[in-house]
Amino acid sequence: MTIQLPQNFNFTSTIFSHGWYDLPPFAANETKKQLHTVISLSKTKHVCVRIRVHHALLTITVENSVRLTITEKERLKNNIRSMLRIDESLDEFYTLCRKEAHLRWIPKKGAGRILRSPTLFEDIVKMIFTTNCSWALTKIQTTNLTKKLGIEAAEHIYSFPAPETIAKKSEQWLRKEISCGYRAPYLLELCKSITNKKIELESLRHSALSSEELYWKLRSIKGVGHYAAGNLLKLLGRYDFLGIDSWVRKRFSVLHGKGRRISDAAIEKYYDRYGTWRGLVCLMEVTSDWHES
DNA sequence: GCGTCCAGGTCTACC
DNA sequence: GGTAGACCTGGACGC
Repeated sequence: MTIQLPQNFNFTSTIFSHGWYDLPPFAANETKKQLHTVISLSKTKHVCVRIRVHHALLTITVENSVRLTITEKERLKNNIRSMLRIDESLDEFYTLCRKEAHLRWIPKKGAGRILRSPTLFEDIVKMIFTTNCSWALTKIQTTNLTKKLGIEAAEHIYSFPAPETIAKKSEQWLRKEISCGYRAPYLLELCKSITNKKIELESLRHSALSSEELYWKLRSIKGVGHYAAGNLLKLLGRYDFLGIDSWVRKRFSVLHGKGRRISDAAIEKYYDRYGTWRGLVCLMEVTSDWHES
C-alpha cells in the first residue's frame, strides 16, 4: 500500500520527533529510514507493518500473514496517516518560525510533526510510564506490557494490549510483572474505566473541546499530571501547553540560560510569545539536535 | 558489593 | 493555593 505525502513531509524528523519510536510495538531501524509497528484492527486481527518512504510516497508493507479486506486496508492507511500526522497542516506554524532566525530550520527541514500511537489509550499508558523514572525503566515497563499481555502478531513481535486485557490483571500482578510500581493502580483504574465505558478516549482526537477543557479532561485520569497532560495535548494536535520535564529544563538552561537553572515560570514566560504554538516551538527547540542528520 | 542519588512526576495531606 | 513527603524501579556513580 502507498500514501501520497505532502510536499513538506519529513519522515525521519517525524518518527524521531520524540522517544516513542523506541517503545514497543514501535521499532525503528538503524538507518532511520523505516518504522515498524503493530496495529490492531480488531480483537483478533493484529497487523505488523513496515513503513518507509520512497520518493514522495509512503510505502506500507504488511509483514505477517493476515488477509485484509478493502475496508481494513483503508482503516490501516487512515491509522498510519493519523500516527504520522500526514494530514495536519503546519503552514501557520511554519510562517511563525520563518519570522525568527533561530527557528527557520524547522520549516526548512519540514520538522514539527510528532509521532503518535495508533490509539490515544496507548499514548496515555506510555506517557504515564515516562513519569518519575529513567528512560530505561520506561522501556522496561512498555516491553513487559506488550510481551506479557499483547498478542504475538509475528515471531517475537507483540501488539499493544487492549484495556480489557490489562483490566483483568491484579494490581500486584502488574507491579511484579510489568515493573510499573506505584503506577499499577493508575493503569488499572484507566483500563477499568475504559472497559466499563466510564471514559471514552478515542473521540478526544477529534474533540471540539478547547485545549484548556481537554487538558482538564486528561488531568482527570489518575497518574496524568501537568507534564503528562501537556505532552498528551501535543499528540492531540494542541500545542498550548509546554509539558515541562527535566529534559526541557536541562536543554532550556543550556540554550537560554548559559547552563544556569531556570524556573518553570520563566520557561513558560519565554514561550508565551508563540501563542497557541508555544508547546511545539518549545519541543522543537529542546530537540533541535535530534533533527540534525 | 553496598549505599545513595536521580530519572522525560503525581498524588495526598496538611497548612 | 502552595508545599512537603511518599511513592516503585533500575541504572549510574562513588567508595
